[in-house]
Amino acid sequence: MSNNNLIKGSLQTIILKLLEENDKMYGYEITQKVKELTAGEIKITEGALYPALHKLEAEGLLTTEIQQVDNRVRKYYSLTKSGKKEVSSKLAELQAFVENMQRIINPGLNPDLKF
Amino acid sequence: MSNNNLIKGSLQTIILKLLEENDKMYGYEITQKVKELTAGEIKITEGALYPALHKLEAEGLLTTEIQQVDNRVRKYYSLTKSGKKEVSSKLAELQAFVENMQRIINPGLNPDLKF
DNA sequence: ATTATATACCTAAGAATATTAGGTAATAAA
DNA sequence: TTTATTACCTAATATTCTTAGGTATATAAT
Repeated sequence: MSNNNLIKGSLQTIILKLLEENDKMYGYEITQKVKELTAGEIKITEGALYPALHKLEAEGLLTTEIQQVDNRVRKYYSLTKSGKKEVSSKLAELQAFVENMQRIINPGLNPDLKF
Repeated sequence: MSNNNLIKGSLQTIILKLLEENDKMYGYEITQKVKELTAGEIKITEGALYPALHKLEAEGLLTTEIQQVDNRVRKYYSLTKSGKKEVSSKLAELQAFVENMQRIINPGLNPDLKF
């Protein structure tokens, strides 16, 4: 990623969630989508993204399919069945994390907060 | 930390914020406070905590003072002047992180969300 | 014509941060 | 007397990231 050094561990969540919504994406597309959605605040570096994609594929959460566009190769990723299950799990973890940080930082406030 | 694998990078923020509220804490106390505030969901491991405290001290954000309680030694940490400044900076980073994750996960929703 | 920017994939070295698994030592409870 | 709690610590390993490269095509700018 970049700049924001809090984001360790959330890259997988981002990838899985985007693929849930978009069905089929290639690496470069993911970096652009995240930049767009966060107004340039989060820039996923390729040195983080590609190893993460390869790991998720190796774990059986993603499958790939190569497409030829003009003379360029695109590697499209999509969720497997277990990948789809993992999305909700990761989102629940993220929500729990945020709620716990709220409890630590604003003790006695914000009883609920949803993604 | 423990269990929740999203929390990479937030330990410093937790430490600094707790010291802002409590003025003076020792390591073990911090682990217990976090466990209490999060109903046992976040357990800070000592292997993460002590190196983090030492690093913050080396960076000049914390100072220490040893106290003898019974026959035991307690090492109290408190914020330095630059440590106090760093608290708001870390909290702003955390808020930005959460807002950006909201934008990615709930595009078009939740325009604001405060800590 | 050439250089820079964008698209599109990738890896390797190093830093940062965490987990796991120890060690030391006192006190208090079973 | 053994276990649990308090209280500090470190070292090996794992994970995840940044930084800094490399390859290659297409397109826009000088």
